[in-house]
Amino acid sequence: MELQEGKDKFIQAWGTLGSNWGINRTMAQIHALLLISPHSMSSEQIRKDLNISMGNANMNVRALIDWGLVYKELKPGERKEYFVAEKDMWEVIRKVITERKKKELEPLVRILDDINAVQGDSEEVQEFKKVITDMQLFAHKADSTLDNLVKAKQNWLMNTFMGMIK
Amino acid sequence: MELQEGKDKFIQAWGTLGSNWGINRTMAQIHALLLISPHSMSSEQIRKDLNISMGNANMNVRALIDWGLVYKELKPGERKEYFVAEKDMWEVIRKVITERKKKELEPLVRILDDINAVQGDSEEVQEFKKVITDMQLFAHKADSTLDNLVKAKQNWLMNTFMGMIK
DNA sequence: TTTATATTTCAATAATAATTGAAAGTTACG
DNA sequence: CGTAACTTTCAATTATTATTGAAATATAAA
Repeated sequence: MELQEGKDKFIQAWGTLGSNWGINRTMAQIHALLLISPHSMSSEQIRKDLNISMGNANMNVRALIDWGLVYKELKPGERKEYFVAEKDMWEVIRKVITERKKKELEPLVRILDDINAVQGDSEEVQEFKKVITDMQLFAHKADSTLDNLVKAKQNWLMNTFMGMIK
Repeated sequence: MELQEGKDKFIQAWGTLGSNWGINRTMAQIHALLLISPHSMSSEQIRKDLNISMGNANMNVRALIDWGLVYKELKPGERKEYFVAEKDMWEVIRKVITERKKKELEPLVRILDDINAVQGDSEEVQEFKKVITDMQLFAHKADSTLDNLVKAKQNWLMNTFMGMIK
């Protein structure tokens, strides 16, 4: 397989995966492009490679920077900004977990804690509270587990996974 | 808090969460509605509660059945079909993992294995292969870990999480 | 059969999300 | 300053995805 074909397939695949994860296709594709680039890239280069508008490139690069997946690089004597991806895969995963946790798990935990205040002892209330309580149990566990993952060192994560798969 | 308010908040929250996960809002809301219902419900009841069309209710109930999150219940002497949600939260999680793994992780693993066949030893090829290899390492690990989770008994999953959070 | 009830399908429509393009905003240097 | 190089913003447009509604299909009982 030719390098270019491989790159294209990868960018395409990462884009599709991203959109299944609530990350828009372009954002994921820019990330993929930078991940496999041996050098930092300017937004002009990104724009040309992915055939997207300047505005689109800019907004999605900013989003990647917000997620901590991409860094800005300033070359001495150059006006243009260059961008590099975080290449450490464990770091990438940590950052994705951090963002998704913040956007999804934490609001869920808040809502569950909130609605568990429903009063009453009818069959309906009991069924409701049972589901909410079970879900809280899982959500809180997932929350603290992910917190630990995020705080942990690479090896700890590695070992955890190794342990899990025995 | 009144039961109805709690139910509404829960259905709303689950719908939002679902849509962040590539599950459409209605599908998640039907799931939420059935989860907290002490009795099975007909599609007519679902339709009315969520204020959606018959077609929409039908398609999303079918999708939930395909995911294994909802079961059909036939009441003797009744034409209508009734639906119940899988209430065991660990089972729910297992089924969601199974579906998402099938739709996302497995295609990624296939593509990574495929594009790792890129030939050459230029700097660009090396960088490319390094990223792909790292990602393969993680993807394969995640794949087998999730396989084990899915095969495992409740307690094992429970204990794994307990172990992880120490 | 026929009829009434229930379910499924799917093209048309509506809602949502992403992208463009052009204008406004910054910044570094002559 | 003023201007050229670059970046950001955002309303308008386009693309994508979900939902409706009506017709087609199925099914059980009369």
